Amino acid sequence: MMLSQTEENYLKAIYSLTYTNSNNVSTTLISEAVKTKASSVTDMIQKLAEKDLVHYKKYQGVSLTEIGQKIAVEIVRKHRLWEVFLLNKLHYNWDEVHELAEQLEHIKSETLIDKLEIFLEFPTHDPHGDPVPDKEGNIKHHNDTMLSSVETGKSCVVIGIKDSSDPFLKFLDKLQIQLGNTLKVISKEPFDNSMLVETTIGSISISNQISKNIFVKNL
Amino acid sequence: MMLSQTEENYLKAIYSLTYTNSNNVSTTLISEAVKTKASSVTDMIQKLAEKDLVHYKKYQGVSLTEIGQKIAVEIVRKHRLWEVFLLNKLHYNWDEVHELAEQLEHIKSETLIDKLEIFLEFPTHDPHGDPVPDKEGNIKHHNDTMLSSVETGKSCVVIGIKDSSDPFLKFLDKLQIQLGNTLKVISKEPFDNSMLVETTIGSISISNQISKNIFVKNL
DNA sequence: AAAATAATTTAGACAAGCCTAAAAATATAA
DNA sequence: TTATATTTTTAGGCTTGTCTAAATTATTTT
Ligand SMILES: [Mn+2]
Ligand SMILES: [Mn+2]
Ligand SMILES: [Mn+2]
Ligand SMILES: [Mn+2]
Repeated sequence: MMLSQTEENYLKAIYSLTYTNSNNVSTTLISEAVKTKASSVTDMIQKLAEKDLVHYKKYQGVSLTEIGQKIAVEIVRKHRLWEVFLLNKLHYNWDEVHELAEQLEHIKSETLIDKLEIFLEFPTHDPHGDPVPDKEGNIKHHNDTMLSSVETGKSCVVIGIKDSSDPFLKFLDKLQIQLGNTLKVISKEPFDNSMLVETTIGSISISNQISKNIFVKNL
Repeated sequence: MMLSQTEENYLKAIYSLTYTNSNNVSTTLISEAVKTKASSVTDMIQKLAEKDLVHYKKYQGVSLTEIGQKIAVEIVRKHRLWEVFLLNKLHYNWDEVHELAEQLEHIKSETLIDKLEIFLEFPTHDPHGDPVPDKEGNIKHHNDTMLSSVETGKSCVVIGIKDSSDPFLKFLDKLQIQLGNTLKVISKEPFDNSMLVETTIGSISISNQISKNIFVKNL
C-alpha cells in the first residue's frame, strides 16, 4: 500500500494519541496533532477508513485497524532510528533531531531502514528514551514509573521523557539532566508536589509538571 | 525560498539538460526528464519564471537564472552526498543509490547536508564519479576524456561514467569494471569502433556505445 | 427535559500538479 | 514559398489536501 506523507502523518498521530488518550481518538485531537482544521481531519479519516486503515463511525472517533497500526509502528520505527542516526553520527543535539526525523521517516524504501539499523548497531532506544520497534513491529513500552512517584530518599535512573517537545528538552539541558543520569529524591513538598532532587551537578528543585514527565527506573 | 519537491525536480532537470543539450532547454526534453506531459511542463515553467528561477520566453525554451542555478546545484550536492552515504556507510551498490537519493535530496534543513559531508569526510566524488559541489556551489566538472578516445596501446584509469542509468551500471558490474580500475587499450576495430581492452580480469571487447560513456584519466 | 454549548460533519471553494484535447506557433519538406 | 508536420501553449477538468461557513449531532448546563 502506497501512502502519502500526509496519510502517514495522520496514522502516526492517531497511533500516539491512542496511547496518551482514549482508545477512540477524537477529530479535534487529531487536528491539533497534524495542525489542520477538524473538517480536514474528517475528510482524511473517511479516506483512511475507505482504505481500511482506521475504524470509523460518524461522531464516534477513530481507532487504527491492525494494518493501520502496523504502518504507524513502521513510521515510528523509522522516525526513531533516524533520530539515533542524527544524534550518534551527525552529532545533533536531542532537541534538534525530531523535526528532521519528521521528514526522514517518510523516505520510501524496502531496505533503507533495516540497513540503517544495522549501521547504527541495533539501538534499542531513541535519543529521548523511546523504544525502537523491531523489524516485525514489536515494541517494548516503557514501564511507566515517573520521577514524581519516586519515594523520598530513594534513587533512580532517568530512562526517558514523556514530553519530547523542544522547550522541555532545552529546559532539561539547562538543568543538565540527561538519559542515564542518577537522581536522588531528597525531599518532597506536599503543597505543590515539587521535589528537591540530588543531580550530578547538585541539588535542584523540580516542579510536579516536570517530574511527571520524566521516566525513571528505581535503583 | 521554500520550494516543493516537484519544483526542485524541475530545476535539477533543467540544470542537467543544460549541460547535456543546448543552453535553452525545450519543453519536451524537460517533460521526458521529469516524466510528465509537455503541457504540465509549460504550467510549471511559467510558475518558475514567476519566481525568477528560470528565464522563459514563449516557444523559446528555458534556462536557469542565477538563483535557479544555485538551487539546482544545491540539490545536486545533496543528491551526491546522500549517494556516498548510501554506498559507503549502508553498503548499497552503485546501481541502487540513485533512486533513494532522489528522495533524500529533498529533505529540508539548513545544517543536515553539511553535517553529513563532515561525517563522510568531504568526499570529492559520488559513487558514479560525479563531482560533489562544495558548500558555496563550486563544482569541478569532469575533464571529458572518454575511453573511446584513448589511443591503442595506452593505459587509463576509470574516473566516472556519463550514463549512470541502472542497466548501464549493472552491465559494468558484469564486466567487473569499477571506478579506479586501470584499463589498457589493446586494439581498436575501425569497422564498428569497438575496442579490445585489458581489464583486471582479462581482455574484453567493448562497443563504442560503452566506451563513449566511460570517463577516464590517461596514464 | 429543554436549552445552550461544543464537537463533528457536510457543502462549497481553492491551490498545486497533473491530464486530454484543441489551438497556436515554429520547424521542416515539397 | 506554400504545405505539412512537430512542438508548444491554452483551455478545461481531475485529485489531493486544505480552508471557511453552515448544518447536524452530542454533551453540558439549567
Ligand atoms: Mn521525535
Ligand atoms: Mn524521539
Ligand atoms: Mn544519482
Ligand atoms: Mn550519482
